[in-house]
Amino acid sequence: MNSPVDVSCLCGKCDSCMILNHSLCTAGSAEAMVQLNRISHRRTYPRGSVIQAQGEPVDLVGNVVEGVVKLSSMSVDGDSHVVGLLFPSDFFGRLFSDESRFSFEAATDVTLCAINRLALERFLADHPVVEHEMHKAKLDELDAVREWAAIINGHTTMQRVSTLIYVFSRRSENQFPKRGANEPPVIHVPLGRRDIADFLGTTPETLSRNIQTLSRSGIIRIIDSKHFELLDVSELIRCSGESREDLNRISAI
Amino acid sequence: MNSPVDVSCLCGKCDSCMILNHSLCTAGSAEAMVQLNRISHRRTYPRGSVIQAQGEPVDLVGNVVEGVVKLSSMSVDGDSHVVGLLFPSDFFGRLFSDESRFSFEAATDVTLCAINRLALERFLADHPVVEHEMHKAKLDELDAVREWAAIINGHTTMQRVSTLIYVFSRRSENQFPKRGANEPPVIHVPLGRRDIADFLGTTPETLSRNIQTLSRSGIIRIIDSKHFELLDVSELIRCSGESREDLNRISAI
DNA sequence: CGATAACTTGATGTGACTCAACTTAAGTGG
DNA sequence: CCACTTAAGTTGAGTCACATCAAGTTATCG
Repeated sequence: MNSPVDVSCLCGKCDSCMILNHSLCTAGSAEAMVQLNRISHRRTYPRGSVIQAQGEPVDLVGNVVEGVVKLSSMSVDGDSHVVGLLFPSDFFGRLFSDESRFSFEAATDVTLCAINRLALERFLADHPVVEHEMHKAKLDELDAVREWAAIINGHTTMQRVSTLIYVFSRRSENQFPKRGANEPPVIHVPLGRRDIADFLGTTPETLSRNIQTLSRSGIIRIIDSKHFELLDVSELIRCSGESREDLNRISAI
Repeated sequence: MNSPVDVSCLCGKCDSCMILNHSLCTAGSAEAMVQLNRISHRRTYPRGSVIQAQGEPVDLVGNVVEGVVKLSSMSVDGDSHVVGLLFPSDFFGRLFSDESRFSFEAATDVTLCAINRLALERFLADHPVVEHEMHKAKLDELDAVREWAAIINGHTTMQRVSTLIYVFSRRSENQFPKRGANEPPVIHVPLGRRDIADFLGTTPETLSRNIQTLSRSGIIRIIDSKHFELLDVSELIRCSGESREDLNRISAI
């Protein structure tokens, strides 16, 4: 694991714990934040562990503080599909439902700021302003998921791969700050090839070929299977087939 | 157009207009409902018309009362992708955002129960219980969209086609009630082949071939391009590759 | 250091897209 | 109401991107 992303909320009220969202800190009262902090707690999960299994009762919700959580759906015939990725500052868990339709797994070592689901629900009932902020965040998430679905749908594998690598590059941004000014930025790839492949609706083989092609074209340099150097952003964007602004919108999968 | 679905809320408070959701009627107070009814109004749109263009300011939101609305995303290079379908009782529009990231188009002749966006937002600010209900509904929708994305992803075209036809069959259920007891149910297909094709991430040609195959297998009978008879539900489910319960969950795309 | 898993590369087959012709349906104006 | 026009849908032939199968290579871990 590399230097952890600093996800602490800048408003200072909720210091290191930032349940829900940045924007939330400005919305909730100081009193509310203190109350939230009292009932939340940190938990860590090793890579590969299941935070919340599909179909099981939901008792924990919260924020990802460090690491990446993958959201996957297991079908009857055994094969699972990754339907989403949660990065630091993203909310995880399912409010207002007794069981989760997806499973949450730690794609890397993960630190969560967790809170009992029912406790948070009670809190929200008393603080409609905070629920309003969460509601807005979910609407944004819904848009992002739909936009992502549109990309997965009508594009070639190469375009999907390029798009995802771009998203990873944005998510890695403040993660390797100690690079020289004109050194190319490092992209952290938080998932294994298999998970990426089925998130993109392809196979590890095809994915690998596309990554190698990007490398041969001089767009990225492969440091190791989980770290690339980004040599040519605009070419990467061209390969993705999206406009830069669309890509930036999506970066919150 | 066939006999319209009865979407009036059974609680009786909000008579024919059912802004937001069934469940909402039980959540809001009578006074609240009266207020909502006062500021909402019906609008109709002919097939093919654009209710809300992508990127334009959002000033109307509400419920679909009759017909089907398609939610599509237009990419820079001109081709549009259908990312969702809204059926009677579904909420349309984007709250809390100045512009819409998708366009809403009438896939059939459509009747909406519309309300000024800002007016509804003000209303929700005064009625947190109602916003809570909307929030819950959006969480369900998000789950459904993710589940749908997983299906589009890892399945063959035939499986996707079968899945969608099953969804259509469920949505058509109370729509042709005058059929004899052991007459096969009629499926209403509310979209053209092109729209269906790109909702499923395929082409009209491939879609057509798959439909013809289902017909030749005796699973459906094609009445005309917008109406099928469902002859063998369990075979259709088998072709979809999903369990019946999963399919039923998805029926709210 | 050996074993197991993750990743890459190669060879081959096929599902689905593309291009193109044809058929049927839906409008439109005389 | 019917010829004409245009769009929507179906069918066919050829091609290609991608999945599959299989082998090799590099990481990871006890």
